[in-house]
Amino acid sequence: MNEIQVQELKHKAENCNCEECVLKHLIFNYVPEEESDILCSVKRERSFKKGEVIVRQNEPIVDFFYIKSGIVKLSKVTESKRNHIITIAKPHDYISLLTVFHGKNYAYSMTAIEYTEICVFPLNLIVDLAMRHGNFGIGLLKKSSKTADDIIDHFIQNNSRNLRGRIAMTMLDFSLNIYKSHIFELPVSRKEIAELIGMTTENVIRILSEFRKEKIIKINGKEIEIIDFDRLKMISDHG
Amino acid sequence: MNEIQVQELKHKAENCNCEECVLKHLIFNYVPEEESDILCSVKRERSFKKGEVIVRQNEPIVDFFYIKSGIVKLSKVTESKRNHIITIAKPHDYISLLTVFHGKNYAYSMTAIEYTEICVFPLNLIVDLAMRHGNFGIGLLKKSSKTADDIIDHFIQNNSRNLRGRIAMTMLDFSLNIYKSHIFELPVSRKEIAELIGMTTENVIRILSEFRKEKIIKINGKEIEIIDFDRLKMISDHG
DNA sequence: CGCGGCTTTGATGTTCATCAAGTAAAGTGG
DNA sequence: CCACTTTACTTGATGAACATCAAAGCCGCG
Repeated sequence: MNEIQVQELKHKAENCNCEECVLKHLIFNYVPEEESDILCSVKRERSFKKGEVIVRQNEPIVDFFYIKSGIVKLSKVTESKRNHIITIAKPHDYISLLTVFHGKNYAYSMTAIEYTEICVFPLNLIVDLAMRHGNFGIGLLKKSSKTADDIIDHFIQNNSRNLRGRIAMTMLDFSLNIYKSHIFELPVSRKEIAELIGMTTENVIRILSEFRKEKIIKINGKEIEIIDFDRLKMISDHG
Repeated sequence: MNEIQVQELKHKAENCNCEECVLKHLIFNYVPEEESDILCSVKRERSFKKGEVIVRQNEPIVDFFYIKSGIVKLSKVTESKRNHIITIAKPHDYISLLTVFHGKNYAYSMTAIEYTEICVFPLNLIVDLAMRHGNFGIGLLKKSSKTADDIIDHFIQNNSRNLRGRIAMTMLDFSLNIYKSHIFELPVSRKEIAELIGMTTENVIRILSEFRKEKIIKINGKEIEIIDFDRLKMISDHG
């Protein structure tokens, strides 16, 4: 890279609105500023409407993704053609950490379930940076490890609950972790909830209706309002 | 570290029987020999009898483990006091990669389910090495990523099968991946199988008996012989 | 030898998936 | 913009899959 190109990149980097980006913070702490500026300037930003696919399972891995804003679902189709949602990720989650470092192809599809902005980096640049700055690699390792443990924990939590418990857990998750509000618009269909927690669509609907009749939540289409938080917590914690 | 100490360590390293160690190979490819020798010489080897606990959930993380020989179960107790087995690991699996880089305490218990030899390294030495040699960090990242994806995949596979399918899958797993033989000694109790694939002990027993009556397997206590491999595969793949 | 944990089988009831059928909502093409 | 199709949502009825409870035999261990 010649001097002029470097200057150009640095200029681009200055206009780079990445202040809130955890990835940049991660990099900043460990990598000399020149390098992180270059990374920042190489970055592409892409936006996706609700429902648009960001990457498709089995496509070759070329990019490293980072959610700047929005909500994304990570899903996988098994040989038996059933679709499974692995997790629902919010901004600053490192969902792309899951397969990118060991596989050739994406193991999961990523789909925007709300309007979503993604930062895209060529994966080899990220790897190269981690090679040359061990600190950064350790940072990625930590994030990756945390992401995986959270997903595993979710599976265990889910599997040890009956259907009412699962729905309660899911509603609490949306309320507390994703929207941080007792009233929110479900970004997913009933069918997708079923795919996330391993039950049938009919039963998702049935149990949401039960909760409505029991005055635990209010339902208005996709809008959910949690009325009896304690009750919901009790059902989630079991039983 | 003075010159004499380094010499001593190098000497120890030469007596270090790590030729088959994937970890060492991983390190060798990326780290100058002096360093890997030091690591090797710092290593402690410990052996565990069947049933002995290697590390306990919630204990503070100090060491990095590597299975040299034997079989180990990774398990976790939830708040509801139920025990869940996350995975069963064989030699050269990087099970300890799961939490060690982001948590303060072990998220899972590790228990030897056969006579097991473990190589133990101080975690901070591993981290230090990864800091200074990005390649090694990337290697860990790849292994960690693979381990997590495998576990996630196992959960999905498991959850999309009925009980007969789960038992069939588990028997095939022991046969093909762990013992590489159509006849083997189960290293786990029926109860532990139940904890691994999320069903009751009674049903594990019941379905194993069914398979016996249907002449798919022979059972002699803990000894399992697979007779009708194709049938078992069919049940696993569904039916 | 007796106690606790593991194994086994049977009986019973609950939970949940499946099937069916209908309404509502949302996209599609003329 | 309206008929048409498709997809999402909803409720009920039914049966199958599975957990739970109970009882008894077995084995290892102090």
